Amino acid sequence: MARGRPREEGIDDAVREAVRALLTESGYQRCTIDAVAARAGVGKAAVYRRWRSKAELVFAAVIHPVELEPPEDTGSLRGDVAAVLGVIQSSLDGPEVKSALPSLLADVRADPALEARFGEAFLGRERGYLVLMLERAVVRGELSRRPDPALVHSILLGPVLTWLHLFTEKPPSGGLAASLASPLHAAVVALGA
Amino acid sequence: MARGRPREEGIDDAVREAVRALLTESGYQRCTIDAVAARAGVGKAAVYRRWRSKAELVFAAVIHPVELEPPEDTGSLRGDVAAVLGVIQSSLDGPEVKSALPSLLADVRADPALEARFGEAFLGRERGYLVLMLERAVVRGELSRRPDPALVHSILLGPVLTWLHLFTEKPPSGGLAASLASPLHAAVVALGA
Amino acid sequence: MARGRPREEGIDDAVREAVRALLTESGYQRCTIDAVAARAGVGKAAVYRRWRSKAELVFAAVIHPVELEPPEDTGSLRGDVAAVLGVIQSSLDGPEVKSALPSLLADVRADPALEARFGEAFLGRERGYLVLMLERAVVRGELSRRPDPALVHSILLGPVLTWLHLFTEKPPSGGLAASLASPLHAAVVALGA
Amino acid sequence: MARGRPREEGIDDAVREAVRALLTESGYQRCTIDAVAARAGVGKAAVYRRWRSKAELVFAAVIHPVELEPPEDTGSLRGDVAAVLGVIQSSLDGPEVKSALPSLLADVRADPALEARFGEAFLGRERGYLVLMLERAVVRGELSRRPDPALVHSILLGPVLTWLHLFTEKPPSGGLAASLASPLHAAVVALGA
DNA sequence: AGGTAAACGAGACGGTACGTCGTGTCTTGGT
DNA sequence: ACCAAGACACGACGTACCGTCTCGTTTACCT
Repeated sequence: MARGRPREEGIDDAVREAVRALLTESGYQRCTIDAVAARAGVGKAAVYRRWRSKAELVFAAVIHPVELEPPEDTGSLRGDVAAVLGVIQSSLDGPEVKSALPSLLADVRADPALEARFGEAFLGRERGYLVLMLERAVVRGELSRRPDPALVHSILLGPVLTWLHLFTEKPPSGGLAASLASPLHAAVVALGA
Repeated sequence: MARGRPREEGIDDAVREAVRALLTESGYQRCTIDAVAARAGVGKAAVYRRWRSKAELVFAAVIHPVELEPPEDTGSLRGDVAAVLGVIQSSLDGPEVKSALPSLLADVRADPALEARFGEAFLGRERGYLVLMLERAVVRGELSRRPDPALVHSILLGPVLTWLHLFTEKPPSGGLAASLASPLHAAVVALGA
Repeated sequence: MARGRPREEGIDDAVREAVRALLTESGYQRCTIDAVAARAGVGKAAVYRRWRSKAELVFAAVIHPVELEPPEDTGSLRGDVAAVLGVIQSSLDGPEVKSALPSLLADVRADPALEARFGEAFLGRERGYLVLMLERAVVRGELSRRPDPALVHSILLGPVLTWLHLFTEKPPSGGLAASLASPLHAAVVALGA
Repeated sequence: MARGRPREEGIDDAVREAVRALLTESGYQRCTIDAVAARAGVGKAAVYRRWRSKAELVFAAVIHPVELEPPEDTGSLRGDVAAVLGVIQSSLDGPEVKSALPSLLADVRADPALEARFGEAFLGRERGYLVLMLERAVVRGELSRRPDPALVHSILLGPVLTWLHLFTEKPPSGGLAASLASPLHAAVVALGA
């Protein structure tokens, strides 16, 4: 069983909340571990006891807690694609993610161990939903064969990610996910033909 | 007119080459300005005389020199899409770009002035080619109207970028650009219908 | 009266022994409270329940237990001075004292409360013996008046302390206390003339 | 010859002055490297470029600059002893030395390299003066043979050091060096008989 | 016998200083 | 005006230690 003084429960949340606040206010570079600890009313040691690096901390604070609830079966591949795009967009939008993602990805790439965890936690979950979506479409007869899920993943995730984090344009009228639904549905259909 | 000692010619190339070597060997974080200067046999001041920041330097060494020659008119939208995808992939592949891009994007995002220059130099040029491609397709009658170029841009660039810099999977057999040509052509057609 | 669980008897000694061992092996700086507790097989709280600070602990482990039994009346001031020097030397020699004393004095100086306790326990006891010694010498007629005990104290303690803890030379042949006995006896006589 | 930008001259003095001020105001523990650098208007790197550790820095700021000018030949051993005691006292008195010495000695003891430098710079210089003094006394016939200089050193330095840095009593009326001159002269005479 | 109070090992807590490193600027003497 | 070398201010990093605290458990004394 657990020996010694147990970790104080509030600290995990207080630190993650401090990270999100500082990301929004100051961006990734100014979001210092010292600043996070001070804002959370916590010692730096308590932070490093829980997360090994700034990248792990930000990952835990910004990416991990996002609940990607599996999109429902909408009854059609068209609807499923739209739903998945909505989930992807919602997981990449928001001020903290906007502030954190580019630098976070950079730090994640520099740490192989973290890269593996990130791939599983973030990409793997999404990938799973896509497989379900594609198999439903095959059963419905909308696709004659199941396309490579990774290719589909890049086709659905890529445009959203690119627009939100690389372009500076405003999202198209009608919303990004809605604007992408038709063309990307066509792309998936073409892949599964 | 130019006064004083002219800049030594070899330095620009020596520094860029040192950047590329260090990026490949050590990654962006370990690719220090001190290390670059030492490797190029050059003083730090000579580096900062040419580029204003590490991000500018890496941008100039890794992204800018890639020659994005305007894809020729292949005679069909299908062919043009494939050609553009090839150009995009070739500009994002290679060990130095792999090492540099995520951190470079992070630094670019942190500096609005650089962000503007980057957008123009990198994205703007690509965007221009897309506009030409789309207008040719309209003239040919393959599209009934010219879709939003930004949307097309995200659809063509996003999947390639995502696969090369976010996924850890190997590229699909047959090549990434080739695998994406059909579905993304369908997406563009759907947009312009 | 005493309520609750009584203190475990062995812990005091185990901790003091651990302190002495770590001082000898690693010096004062590396002699961490965590390390002491771990070595003694004891929790840190058990240490702090007994001693208020690291300085108090080291003081108790290294200085206090030295039994400074009042030097006997040897029948002459000359003999008494030699005896006192022997007691002083024995209380300042040994590997643990060598390791601990400079840092311990530094910590003691930083804590006025501890400084008072240290002065009383260490210096006061010695001072008492000196007063007795001097008064015997006055009675014997070896001194015509009793000199300032503090001055005598500095004259007898100072050279021993300096040699053992400031110099790096080996003690003089014949022993430090023996070599100092004659000159320091002369000094005391000169003071009391 | 010297390449690169030369060290800024004022920095050495500004840092040493900041150390002395902080030692007087706050003591050794609160005299942080960060605080020193901030007070001197200097970056921490500039400090570490000059001194390897806090102990080296304090040593350089407090002990080294003290000018121990060789005491003049007073014409008698009695006078020379008094003069040397005065020099010793003046080198150990003063607010910065009072604040720094115990902790400094502790840190010096923990670093063998520094211990050697300290021995040479501080003790060696004093020792040299003593040898001259003793040889003059032999020539004068005040001593029949030259005693061990180290023993004499401990007898003259020890009482002063002990009184100033171990005792809490006020110095004796008439001054510490003056009060010690007679008895310690007698001690030296006894040693050289 | 059962309750209570204090001690126990373990280890997390806030705070603080450390020494290192990277960035972008500046200052030499020399070309 | 340029060059190589390298010092500069600034500020974040991750580590370590101190002295305090909080767990769940154990051991005595006192009803």
